[in-house]
Amino acid sequence: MKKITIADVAQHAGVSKSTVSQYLNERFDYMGEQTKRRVEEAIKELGYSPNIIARSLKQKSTTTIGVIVANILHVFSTQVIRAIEDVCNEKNYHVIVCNADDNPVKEKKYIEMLRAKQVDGIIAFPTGGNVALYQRLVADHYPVVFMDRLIPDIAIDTVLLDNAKAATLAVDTFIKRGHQKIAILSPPLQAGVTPRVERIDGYRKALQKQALSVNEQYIVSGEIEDMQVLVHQLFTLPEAPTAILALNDRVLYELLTYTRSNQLRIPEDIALIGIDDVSFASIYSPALTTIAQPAFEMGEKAAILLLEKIHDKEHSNQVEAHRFEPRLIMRESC
Amino acid sequence: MKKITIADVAQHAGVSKSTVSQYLNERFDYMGEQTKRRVEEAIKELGYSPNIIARSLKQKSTTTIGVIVANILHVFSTQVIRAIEDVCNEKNYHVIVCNADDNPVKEKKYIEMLRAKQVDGIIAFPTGGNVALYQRLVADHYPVVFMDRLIPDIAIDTVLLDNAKAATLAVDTFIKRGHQKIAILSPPLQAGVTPRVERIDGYRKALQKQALSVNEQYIVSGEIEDMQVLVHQLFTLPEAPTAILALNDRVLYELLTYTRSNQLRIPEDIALIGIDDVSFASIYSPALTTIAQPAFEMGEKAAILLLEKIHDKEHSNQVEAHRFEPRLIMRESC
DNA sequence: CTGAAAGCGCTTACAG
DNA sequence: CTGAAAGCGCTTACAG
Repeated sequence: MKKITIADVAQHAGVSKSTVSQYLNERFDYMGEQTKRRVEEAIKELGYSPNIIARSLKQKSTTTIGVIVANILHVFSTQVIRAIEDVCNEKNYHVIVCNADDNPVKEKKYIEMLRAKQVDGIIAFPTGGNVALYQRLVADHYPVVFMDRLIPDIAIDTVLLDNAKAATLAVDTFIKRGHQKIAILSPPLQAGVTPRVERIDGYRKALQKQALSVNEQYIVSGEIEDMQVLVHQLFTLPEAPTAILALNDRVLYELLTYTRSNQLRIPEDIALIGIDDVSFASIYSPALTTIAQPAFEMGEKAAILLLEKIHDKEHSNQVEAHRFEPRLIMRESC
Repeated sequence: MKKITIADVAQHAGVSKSTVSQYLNERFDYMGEQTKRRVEEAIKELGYSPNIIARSLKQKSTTTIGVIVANILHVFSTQVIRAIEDVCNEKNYHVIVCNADDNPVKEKKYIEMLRAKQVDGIIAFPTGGNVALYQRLVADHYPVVFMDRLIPDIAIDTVLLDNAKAATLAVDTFIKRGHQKIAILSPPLQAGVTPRVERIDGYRKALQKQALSVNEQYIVSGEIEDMQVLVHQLFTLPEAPTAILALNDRVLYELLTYTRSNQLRIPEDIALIGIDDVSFASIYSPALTTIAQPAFEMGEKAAILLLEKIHDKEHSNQVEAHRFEPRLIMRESC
């Protein structure tokens, strides 16, 4: 089928392309009722729909944004994406989703491709591995907002959890329940990933505030594949902990795998709190006490911030870290 | 910052735009080594990156596809999207994701918007509510592949599970374990949604094949909100079932909520199999026997099919339903 | 081997 | 109130 264009519509309606374009853009101020009707009919009859690519070229806006997540398979990312899409669709923006897999090389490729495709802005969970590129983005006044991770010295707005608060919430809850020997389980720390660093930091501070000393042996982090042996070491310590804070859903999963295969009772043998309100928290036995991140609100905020930046590029109001409050969901595992 | 264009590069290198374009498109056949080098340098120095929108306008290809899912929050959709992206990125395609929420009005809007944005093709979990539009797509030879749901009389390739097989697998497993009173729990059936219809059908056939009569009271379907009372009715039947097949993850979740709050033991009081290998299947107590869909393979297939269609539009090889094999993952709940 | 020109499908001053 | 013309940033025959 031949694509029909604005020229076809113009001819069919017996007017010029300009007039059709005016119609499409709803500039009716000076348009005769007749002309209007004729154009309207021509569009109907031909089944015309404008080529947005052509419009984009002229207008320098694609009404499309890019979202780069670490991995769309993570529930948190999925929720954030959904929220972003909801606000974008509201404004007739589209979103291109990319998985950088925490790989700076992929991240770089995506950022460059997205810019080449002229997306109007980008929301990214930054890997942290492309500082020069990030700097370039701010130098270009390109609309960007980061999620989840703070990149030092880069002037880009970031939406993230109040991670210290999340850890504090957990520690305080454990203490209130009479626990003193509280451990924390985390994915690898080497990369300086904000949520991990801040949560462990928050954990330390929370213990100190309650006048408990922090036992370095209780702070365990490592690759997911090594989790089972790490957890085992933790439980076979001379003074094993009585409570464990799982830093995220992945780690919680490993922890439950361990308690299950070793028939540990929760919370009698070991009390547990997980950050991230996993889907099965309330049907697990016992139901799992968790700390939820307001993923939807966070995604929404990121989208709103980005659209604002897109609409007034110059107004580079000072950059901020937009913190969101974690929420304790008390169930039965502690 | 001023966007630099091919004209800037041409000027900087002292050649024409055509030559730069040739360079960009790697048509080096007749290009002098010198010219080549000069262009290369100019690009480096100016930090030029081509405007893909402009190219798209000319070439009538955006190297972007659209994916319309019911809801990105569903794990199956997420996995399918991830697989699609992996194959697309391989070929430097991008994917725009949309959530139609099972709403034909939204679906229509998205399909139209995506076409207006000139995406090269669409993969959709169709709502089924826009038959005229679907017909239009095939009439236009527009590249489309459907996922998960078969739409009657629409000549569009569809990738989906062998749903009958999934049900059969479950029923046969129950029977092998000595169950005769096997129920099936499903979301609403009214819409004629393929997976639900086919799974229930498969369930009936499987029972008949084993010379068991089907008890209509054992086939329960309804809205998620009503699930608790429906399940309760099922369990308080004069002859309550001893085994239940949960049609999907949502329904399984409701079922577990019920068994948990009524302290039913699994599998002693009630045996259970769920279609969809939920994330917590192996850490649940007891570990849940499930039937997994090969979501990644399915997404991959859909993407490959679509890209094929995009690359040779004319070859409208006959349409097919591409069925994938479900896989029984035997654990402890039956 | 390289350049001038036309064109992709729109939008937007500007003239009338 | 409407149209002719230029232009967005590319690509692509075609000429030389």
